[in-house]
Amino acid sequence: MAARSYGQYCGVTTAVELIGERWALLIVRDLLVGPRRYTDLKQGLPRIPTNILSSRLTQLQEAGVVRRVPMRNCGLVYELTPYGQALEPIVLALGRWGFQAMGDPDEGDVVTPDSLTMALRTSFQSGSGDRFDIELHVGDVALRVIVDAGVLTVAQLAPPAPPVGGALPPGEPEAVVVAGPGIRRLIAGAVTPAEAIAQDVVAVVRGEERILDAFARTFHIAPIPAPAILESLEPIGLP
Amino acid sequence: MAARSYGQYCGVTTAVELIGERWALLIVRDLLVGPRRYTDLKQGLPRIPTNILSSRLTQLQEAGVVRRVPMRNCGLVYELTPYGQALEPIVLALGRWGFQAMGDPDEGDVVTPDSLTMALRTSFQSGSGDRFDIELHVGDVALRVIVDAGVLTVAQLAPPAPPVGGALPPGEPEAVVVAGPGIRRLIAGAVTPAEAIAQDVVAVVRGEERILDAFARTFHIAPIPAPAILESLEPIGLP
DNA sequence: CCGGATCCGAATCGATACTG
DNA sequence: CAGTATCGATTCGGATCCGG
Repeated sequence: MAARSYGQYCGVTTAVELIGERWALLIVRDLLVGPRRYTDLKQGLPRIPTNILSSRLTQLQEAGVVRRVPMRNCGLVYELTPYGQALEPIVLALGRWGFQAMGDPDEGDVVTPDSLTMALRTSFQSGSGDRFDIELHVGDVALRVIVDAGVLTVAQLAPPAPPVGGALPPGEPEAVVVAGPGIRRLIAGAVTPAEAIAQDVVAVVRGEERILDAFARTFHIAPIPAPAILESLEPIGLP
Repeated sequence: MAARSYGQYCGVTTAVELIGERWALLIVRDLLVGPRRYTDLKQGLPRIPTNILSSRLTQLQEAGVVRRVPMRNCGLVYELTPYGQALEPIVLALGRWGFQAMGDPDEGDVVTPDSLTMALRTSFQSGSGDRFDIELHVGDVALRVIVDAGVLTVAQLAPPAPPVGGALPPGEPEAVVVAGPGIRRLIAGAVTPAEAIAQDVVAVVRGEERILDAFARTFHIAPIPAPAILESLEPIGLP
């Protein structure tokens, strides 16, 4: 038994030993968007020390979560193995859970292309039946967000450079939406689309403002219900 | 922004800041079984330093995940808030995921009542339609495991002392099953119930051996499929 | 620029002892 | 029972450096 092991024969313990160390799950979060180079990961996690990134990538490889793939004439990329891909529903659920505890951003907090992409996946409701194609700006991040037939597609536009995220879909977006981090309140249902515009949480700088109705229906996180079960629960193991 | 913050405005980041520190999620795992006293938690996590347990409980309270409830004439218990309860599907999914990477136990690894209880919840397939009532022993841990009408009920029998986990169901179990940690192979489908008996992974010390068929159907974790999608994936963000 | 490796002070963790 | 206090061992964070 390793010195730093939790010392239990248990699936949760094993999982936490594989991906529970600091920064590890955030690396996985970014890799869930797509394969990334060492430098991409460093940019997507601005506060990670370079030795920690290096060390985590090694550990995640040993754990069978990540794989290192040399590219023809352009360096190498890290990508998730199928086992690592299986973390997607867990990371999305964690994002939904953490979202509920998110307040306003602290001074210096950033939004990255990968974190925003995963945030959209986190809050995506495929059943809304809506259909749209917009360009979404939050801070410096610009994404093309397309919802069609219950499928969400996100392409990263900037920064820094031209189209990232595969082939840019043809045509123009129906609307260009600029939001601050307060867009969180719209997704949480704390404001209606009309209120969000009035309060400058979101602005539709090109296209019809009604697009926000579809957006709010499609990206919505319902608050965790408070079942008040625990109030009446009798403690266990007491005489 | 706190010094140790990840510096991102993101749900996943927030979640990891709340429950990502060492030992935190294992405390949550045990509390998902039921309210626990400080000493219960310490016993359920034999390798946790007492100052870390103390510190985590404080942080989890500040995060709104855990609540401290004074009990009438018998100390106090920690229990999950509704927000903490919402972690249940995430912890179960993590347990399923980690299970796939679990090999044989290391020297000194233990199985605790709470970890085994959660492991059963992790692998429970409510759709199997089976119905049974057994006493399950793994190492020192003894549980009464009842499956009926698609509902799993687990009561902790020992150790250390008499009935824990609410009122002990009346009547006798249909079977008493004694297993080693190798029961994992049965749950993973690596052995059939008959093979599990032959290989001494599991013994039915009282009752019919066929009960293991129902057990194996009811507690089964299918391996993560390897879609081999990633093999052909083109890296993103490269010219 | 890419993909790290090295070094060092700061913060956290782990083990043990001790207390109301 | 429910924790504090202390202190050495590890890990983390920040900066710098280096070969391609």
